[in-house]
Amino acid sequence: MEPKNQKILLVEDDPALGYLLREYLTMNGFSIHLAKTADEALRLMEEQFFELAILDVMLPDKDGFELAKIIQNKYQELPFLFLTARSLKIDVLKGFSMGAVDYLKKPIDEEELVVRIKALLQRLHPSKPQEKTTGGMISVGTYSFHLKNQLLQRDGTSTHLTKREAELLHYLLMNKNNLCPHKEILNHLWGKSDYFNKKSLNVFISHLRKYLQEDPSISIENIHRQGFILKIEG
Amino acid sequence: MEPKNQKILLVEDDPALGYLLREYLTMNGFSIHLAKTADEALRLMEEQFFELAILDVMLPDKDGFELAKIIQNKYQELPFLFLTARSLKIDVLKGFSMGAVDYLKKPIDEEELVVRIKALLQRLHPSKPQEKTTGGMISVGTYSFHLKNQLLQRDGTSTHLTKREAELLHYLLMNKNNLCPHKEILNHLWGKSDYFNKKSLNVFISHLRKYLQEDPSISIENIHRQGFILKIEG
DNA sequence: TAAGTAGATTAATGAAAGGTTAATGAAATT
DNA sequence: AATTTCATTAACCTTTCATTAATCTACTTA
Repeated sequence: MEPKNQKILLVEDDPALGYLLREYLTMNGFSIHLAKTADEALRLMEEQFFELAILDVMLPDKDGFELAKIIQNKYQELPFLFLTARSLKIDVLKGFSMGAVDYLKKPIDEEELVVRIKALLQRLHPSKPQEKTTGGMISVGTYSFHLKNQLLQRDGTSTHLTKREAELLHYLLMNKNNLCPHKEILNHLWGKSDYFNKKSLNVFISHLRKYLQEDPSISIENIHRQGFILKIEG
Repeated sequence: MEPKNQKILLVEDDPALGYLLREYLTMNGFSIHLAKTADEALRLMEEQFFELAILDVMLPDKDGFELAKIIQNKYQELPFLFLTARSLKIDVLKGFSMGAVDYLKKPIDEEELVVRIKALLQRLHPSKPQEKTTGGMISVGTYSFHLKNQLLQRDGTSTHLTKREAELLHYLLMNKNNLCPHKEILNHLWGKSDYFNKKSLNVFISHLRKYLQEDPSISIENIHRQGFILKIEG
């Protein structure tokens, strides 16, 4: 049901621990991307979307806290947790005050780590109440959109949307009347953001515009170099 | 600033630990209500609202997990965390799978407990939902400026600003009624300050003046050889 | 008040981004 | 094996917008 294989960015310079954790987390259904330095981590974040970042506090190039600060500013959405060898209270305090969602002391108990990650991700993605109550039926102006069946209906007629079309429409609807930056759309739907995705995105936007053209109160507007807004008047 | 003295229900049968934690948490600005049994805890929950419940896993009358299950059913909103002496992995797993927000092993480090509680409560009460939905709606005289959507609205009409226009307006607004030196504007928006930037800046100032001309109480004034001031009267 | 510099405004330019339709080819379905 | 479906890529055209230029106006100071 859930879209499993959630992507996690693991930033750990110690090869032994890094590989061990990757192995273990992979076995538990996560897709682990290992970065050995803060810079490498930042590069990966530029081009991909992660559900969670696991940061070692001690890194060769940058302090883990420093990296966290950058994440806080640049990728507000991305939750992160710390791993640390030092059990100094000042560190724990610093970690949480910076917005960490959890803080684990080494030696890491892999099993507990997995459990905590699962609990975290579950808590961070509370299922949308709207979907629950309406069974996935969302109104879009004079249309109604059935997410699960990928069906867009108006009057008597109904159009079947492809998977990508439906995902995109859903994402735009979740952010109705608000700018959805290219990057965020691409990361959510494709898991990464590059030139070719962006081209694809344009094609799907074009499709959606065509499907939704019967209702003039609906429009998908482009904000140059930023993203799209699905506007619904009234 | 924060609405302090948040009420926490502490369910702990060991008097030594119970009093110690109460003392410590009280010192840190929480209002602690101590229950020695699950039944007592349930009674307290009947009549009061708590922000958080801290549950010892081992209790004289009921299992802590059992109590958690009741909370889950009856007080869905109430987040809870476990304290445990047993460090069995099965317990940790059980705890999280039941929806615990955290899980701490004894011996409890009081200082860390406080930090974790504070972080938890902060995360559970997303500080300013308004900002999230409005994405930073700023009033400019009789206009309102939606930073994220780069939209400038007045009455029913709305004007779409380009990225640079929006950035500039935002910068001027941040320094409302204060002189913004050329150099600082240029460095902030362009990252450098030279002859050509300055020419560009003039163009954008001109654009903004045009957009804002409907409200005579707004003006962008030039201070010769120094910079600009966005003045808003009233 | 005349010269020189700074600022304002409008228009021209060109590169980059966006929009649309069609072609392609991989994967699923028949 | 043939057909259908659909995401991706390509091709081509249009739009957007920061910059630059051109021209005019205002300020400063000698």
